[in-house]
Amino acid sequence: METQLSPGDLDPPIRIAVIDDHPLLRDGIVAVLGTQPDLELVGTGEDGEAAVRIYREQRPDVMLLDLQMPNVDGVEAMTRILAEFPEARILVLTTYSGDGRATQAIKAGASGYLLKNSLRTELLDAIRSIHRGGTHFDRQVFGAADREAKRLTARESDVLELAAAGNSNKQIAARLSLSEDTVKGYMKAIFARLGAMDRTHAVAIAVRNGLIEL
Amino acid sequence: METQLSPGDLDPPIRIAVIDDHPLLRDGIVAVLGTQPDLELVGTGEDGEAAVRIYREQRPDVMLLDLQMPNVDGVEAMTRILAEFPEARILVLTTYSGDGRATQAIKAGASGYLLKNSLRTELLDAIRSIHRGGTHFDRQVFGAADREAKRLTARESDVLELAAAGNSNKQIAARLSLSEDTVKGYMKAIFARLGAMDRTHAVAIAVRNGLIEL
DNA sequence: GAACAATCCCCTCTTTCGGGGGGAATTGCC
DNA sequence: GGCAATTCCCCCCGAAAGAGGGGATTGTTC
Repeated sequence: METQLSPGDLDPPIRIAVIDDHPLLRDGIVAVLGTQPDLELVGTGEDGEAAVRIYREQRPDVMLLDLQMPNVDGVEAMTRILAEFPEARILVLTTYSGDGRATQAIKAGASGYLLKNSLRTELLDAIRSIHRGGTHFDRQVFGAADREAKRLTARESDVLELAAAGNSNKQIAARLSLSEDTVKGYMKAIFARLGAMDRTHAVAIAVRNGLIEL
Repeated sequence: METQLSPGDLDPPIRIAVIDDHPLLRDGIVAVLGTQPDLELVGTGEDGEAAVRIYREQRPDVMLLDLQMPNVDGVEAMTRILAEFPEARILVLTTYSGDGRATQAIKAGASGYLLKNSLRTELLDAIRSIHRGGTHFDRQVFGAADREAKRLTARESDVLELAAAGNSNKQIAARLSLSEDTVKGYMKAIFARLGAMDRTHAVAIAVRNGLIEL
């Protein structure tokens, strides 16, 4: 591949890796990328481990990374990659507009955030924007602006998960070896964080935001 | 080795329509179909209305249909199509292995059920199997076997959704113009159906089984 | 027309929840 | 060092929830 040939449109292609655990969706993205002459696919994978390995081997210009994956998840993989390659440019993909991990992903250093139900033009815009050194954060994900607060501490998650399983505060206290009052304290903190009316509402919000496992 | 007319294939291609609200996934499926000479794409759409319209216009041999879609959802679209074309062969796609609508879809007359994280070979097998008049039901979707019982009536869903939104029984009663006691009666029925300990547990179970919208 | 599911209503009783206060130890970070 | 966040604990109290009964009315299905 020659160098000095052209300005503008004959730049070297943007090298891209795609990590997602859904084969069909992965193929869809690959198909979209294939229609663009300025984009080159250099690797695909289906979990966080593959993401790290592929990044090391290929050093893609942009990595598309799903958040919800088996084994090593997206946030973890991204953290590892950025620790090793701080210049890495990662575009995070997710299914839910209210995914609680969005904030984590941003803090971990993602260059962009895109919903999976985006149009192909949005995907392409996001890739090129990020490659140019910009960012691309889907409005739907952060439009609400109150997403920041929707995060739970490990202990709060424990409490809320047990509540979701049908335990009373007393039972939760017994299970976690706490006093019932302490559990109540956590519940109060959870309501405040999530803006929930009661424990039932809190579980609904937490599930919608991917904060607890059912 | 070949018969008379067509330069290549013996049988006419299987005509397929793809309905899914995620453009990227849709493109992925289309891309997979494009690699198979015996399959022909005759239409795509992103909601239940489009599904019905495309079925009427194209009469595809097999329709791939997502369950969770805006406006008219998958089950509703399928019901309408099958009412008009009882011979229609529909392969239902879904994201979650525990989707409660799976049962509804089967009852409504789906010819097959497939998880979105299937491999492309599974998708192709399912399409061909269904076209031959067979069925294809992903084991992961129906493994649990106790899904049957996990169903709510329309009114129960209304009540539980309002509960999930943080409403008290009194508030739910006001919203639905019922007495508080009636709402309590529904809650009792919901607990019994779902095997839930309390309203919080019920919401968690209902969400996991795709019985309510958050 | 009997059986059934779904829908709706009413009562009492005890437990639980959640709001309102408060404090205190530990950690990490600037 | 200071300071914020996290984790943990305690009090009171009114309102809500849930368990236990009891019904009635529609439909549909067999």
